[in-house]
Amino acid sequence: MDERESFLEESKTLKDRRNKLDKLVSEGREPYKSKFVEPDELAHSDGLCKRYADLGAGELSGERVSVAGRIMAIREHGGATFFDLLDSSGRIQLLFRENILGRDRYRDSLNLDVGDIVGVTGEMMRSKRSELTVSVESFELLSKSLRPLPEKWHGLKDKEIRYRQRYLDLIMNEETRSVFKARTEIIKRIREFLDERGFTEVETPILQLIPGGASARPFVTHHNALDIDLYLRIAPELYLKRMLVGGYERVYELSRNFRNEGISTRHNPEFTMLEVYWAYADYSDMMRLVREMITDVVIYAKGDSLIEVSGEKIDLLKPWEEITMLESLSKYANLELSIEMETSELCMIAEQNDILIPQGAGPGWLIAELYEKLVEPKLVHPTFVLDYPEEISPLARGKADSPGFTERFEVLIGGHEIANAFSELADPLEQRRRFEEQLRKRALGIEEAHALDEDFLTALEYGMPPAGGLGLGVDRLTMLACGCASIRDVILFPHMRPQEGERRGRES
RNA sequence: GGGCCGGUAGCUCAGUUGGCAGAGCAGCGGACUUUUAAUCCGAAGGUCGCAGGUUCGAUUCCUGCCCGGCCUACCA
Repeated sequence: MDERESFLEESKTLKDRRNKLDKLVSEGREPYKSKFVEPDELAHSDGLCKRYADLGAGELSGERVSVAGRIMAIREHGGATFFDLLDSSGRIQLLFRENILGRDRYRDSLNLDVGDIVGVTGEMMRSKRSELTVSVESFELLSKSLRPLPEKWHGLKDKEIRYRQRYLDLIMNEETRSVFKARTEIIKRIREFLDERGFTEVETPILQLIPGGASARPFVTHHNALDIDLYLRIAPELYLKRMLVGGYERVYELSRNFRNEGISTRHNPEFTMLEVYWAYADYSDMMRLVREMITDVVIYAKGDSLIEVSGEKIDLLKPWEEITMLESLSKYANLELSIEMETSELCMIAEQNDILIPQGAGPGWLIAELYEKLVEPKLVHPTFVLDYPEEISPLARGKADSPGFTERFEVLIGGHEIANAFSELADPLEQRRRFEEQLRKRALGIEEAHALDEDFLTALEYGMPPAGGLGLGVDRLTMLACGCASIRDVILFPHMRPQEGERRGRES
């Protein structure tokens, strides 16, 4: 049996395509060509639109171009046929005519299908109905498509297919293409923004012996040669701080992080986080930096400073609010709390608000939990929430004038955490005490508590300069900029439960 | 993990108070040399998510399972 036969099933549409393919092969025509013209000689639809903007309806340009792409529509009119061609820059119309191509080649062109990838050469013209068109003089089938594309008018709507077969989503939905274009622009602009300010991009380990820098459960893997378990990083933080010890003053990493936790509209097991460390700066410097960066990046990617979150319009150029966590609880939840309150009293308030209290929860944890539940969703306009409890901030510098709190803030936009930053804790003895506190939580069964990283403490003992650090969720920033409700809309290949058959394919 | 909603032709969707499964588009055959959701004529196309149960008969009712979406909980 021909090996090409084994993978396509019985559907009639698929059989028709297979028959066309077989016919091409039997006639000695290669349905998968190696090359059309020199790639640099290919014109693109957006460039042609600009170049021939002045061409009038019905006019010929007298100039020859070559374009290549996927056939998206075919409109046949006897001796003339229109095709819509999609390339990476957009769409352009092709016109195939029998009197230009000759009878045989014109007949060949009618065997092309929607979905096929073709290269054509011809004269640029504008049709009577004012559509910029390539009047095809020669063409080649470059890749035969064996599967029908989704419907041309309604497109591809099924979210499951859009996520599982993103290539189809990209072919069919201009909106999807523009979201991922924006994502690329955002990441590019983040680099430019930081590079312009003297920051250096580095790459630190993804495989870590001790997964540190955040509170989360890690993925575990195994190194065979060393015969040790390693963890996929949950954050690059502790390595970037080692860079500060090593003498880097401004450093950042665009870090793919992995967290072995739930999947939701705001959580993907792997996600992209920017982390920035700035020596001799503190959290107030980081506030300025992150506000400027978010505003700059969104304007660059989107063209303006206006974003929309669940129907609410937000102008990033308007002043951002600043409020401490305790003040916010007073203002938005009418709760007057303090870190000196008895744990039992705070527990009672938490329980009244349907918060499940784990063993070992102290006042700081309870206050932060109440804040997250009662205040966060209300912070739609960009807001800096300042002064997080030390209990939930084991890597942040304590706040001198308010014991129990740290010099830490988060940026809330549209009710979601976009960034998290603090003045870094540089004191190795205090850091050890904080780690030991985390170990006590671990002993109580809280898996997400930080692990003690002895090598990191050693680095701190050599001396780390005072510094501000920042983490920013790149996926969430993209969601904000593009108005996407789900993180899956901004990740090219979001994680999905495998379908029946996917595993089998992998094992065979 | 819990709740709600969904899975019917390649795609977008109807439908069956339990009795031969429907449309549009795509595809196939035909007509048509400036259309752009082209138009016109013709013939096709289905494991109704999967597995059980009830029934003379299940795509429809019941149970379980799989997959997805939204909300919710944990987390960023």
